[in-house]
Amino acid sequence: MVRPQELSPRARAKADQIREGAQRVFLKRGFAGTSTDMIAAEAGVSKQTLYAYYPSKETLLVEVLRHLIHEDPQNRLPELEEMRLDTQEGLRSALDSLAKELIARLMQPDYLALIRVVIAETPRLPQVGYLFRSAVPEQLLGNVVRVLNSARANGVIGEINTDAASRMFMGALLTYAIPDGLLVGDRPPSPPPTQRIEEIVDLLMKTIS
Amino acid sequence: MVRPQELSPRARAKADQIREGAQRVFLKRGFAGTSTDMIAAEAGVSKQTLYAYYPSKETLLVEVLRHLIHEDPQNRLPELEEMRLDTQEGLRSALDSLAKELIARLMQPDYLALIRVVIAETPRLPQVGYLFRSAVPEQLLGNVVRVLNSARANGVIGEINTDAASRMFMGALLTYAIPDGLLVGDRPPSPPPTQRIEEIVDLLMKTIS
DNA sequence: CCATAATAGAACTGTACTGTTCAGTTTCGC
DNA sequence: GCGAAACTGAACAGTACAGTTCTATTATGG
Repeated sequence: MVRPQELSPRARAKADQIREGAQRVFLKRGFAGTSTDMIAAEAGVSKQTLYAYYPSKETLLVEVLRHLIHEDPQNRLPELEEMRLDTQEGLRSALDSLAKELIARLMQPDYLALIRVVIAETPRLPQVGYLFRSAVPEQLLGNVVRVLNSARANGVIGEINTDAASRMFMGALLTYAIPDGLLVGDRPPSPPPTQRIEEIVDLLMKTIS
Repeated sequence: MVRPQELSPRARAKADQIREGAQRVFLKRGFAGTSTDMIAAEAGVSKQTLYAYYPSKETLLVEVLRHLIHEDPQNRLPELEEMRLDTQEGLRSALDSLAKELIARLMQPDYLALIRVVIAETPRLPQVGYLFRSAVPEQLLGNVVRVLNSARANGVIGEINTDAASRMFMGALLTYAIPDGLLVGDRPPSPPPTQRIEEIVDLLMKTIS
């Protein structure tokens, strides 16, 4: 069922076209709110073709989410390779830009829609929950822990619990993203002003120094 | 539509009976996964009676959520009145028990189910999102801010940004509750060991001292 | 004990949706 | 250009479900 290597380029393109159409509708209306007729229309494809590529609406949702989570470059986690973590100011600036980048992505309507669908469908499709969990929160936390460990190894910060500190940092951002993004249904999400984010970074720096 | 004051005790009881049955089914199967036949059967009531009290399935969901969020004593936020916030140890113990209490409630299957339904239905029923937001995260954050402000006024902690500190505290707990609760669909949620929670409290104490 | 209101049970309407099928058309490799 | 494969559009089968309506039964209050 649409494993890349076993498809001709033409078939690959059709499968992508269908998946992209499905993605637009799923993210706008959720799984239950989307019919296969809508998907076919949005993808510009007949329902017969849709079912030739994907055996069910559920499979199609899993493919959409798998692609969004694992392959869509727009959802790639911010990279931190080039950061200079050998001074306090380098670390602060790394955390600051990471936080701002994260909030910006997290509060995109499409990303919030993805999270909503994942959370809503996890009881029925547990694999979707694991997929998302291993691709996003675990990677993010791991990244921050690595940054802090590296700064600690460089003697930039004290001997603190880097796991707990990472959770405080990431979690504080969630306290903005959840109420002002996920729990707002009739207006666009309202990201916090950069000053709020800088307060978090400041306090974290104070914590770990 | 079931405003308490305009109902006889008998009618009030029936309305509650229906709402309680609906709650069980909605929390177990979500909104889309629940039929009005299921609700009527679960509540031990005919569909005719159901529609005599609630004009639609959607209304019934809103009533269920409103009750869970605003009136169900099981979902009341932990109280902090009696805490002694005039010493470091008092503050630590207050934060410690608050965190443990919160994690325990947050990771109950029924509470996770409530959150899932709220998040899933917020785009279609924005009032549900606002209801939850104002009843839970805002209250919780406000409570923690008040605790910290009071401790700061008592000279127990330094001149720190109590809003940012509260967000770090609450948020860190979310980094456990979301991946190990909301994003797990086929197993019971796995709360973190108390040691993890104490690490958060320790680091927060370090931050604010 | 009776008149009235509340409820049960069950059938029914209309709609919407998933997945299939079929007849005809387009596209592609060669 | 031709034969095969891919595709369209539309209809269709089967199911599920929200909400209504009917008739019969049960509880309630005076």
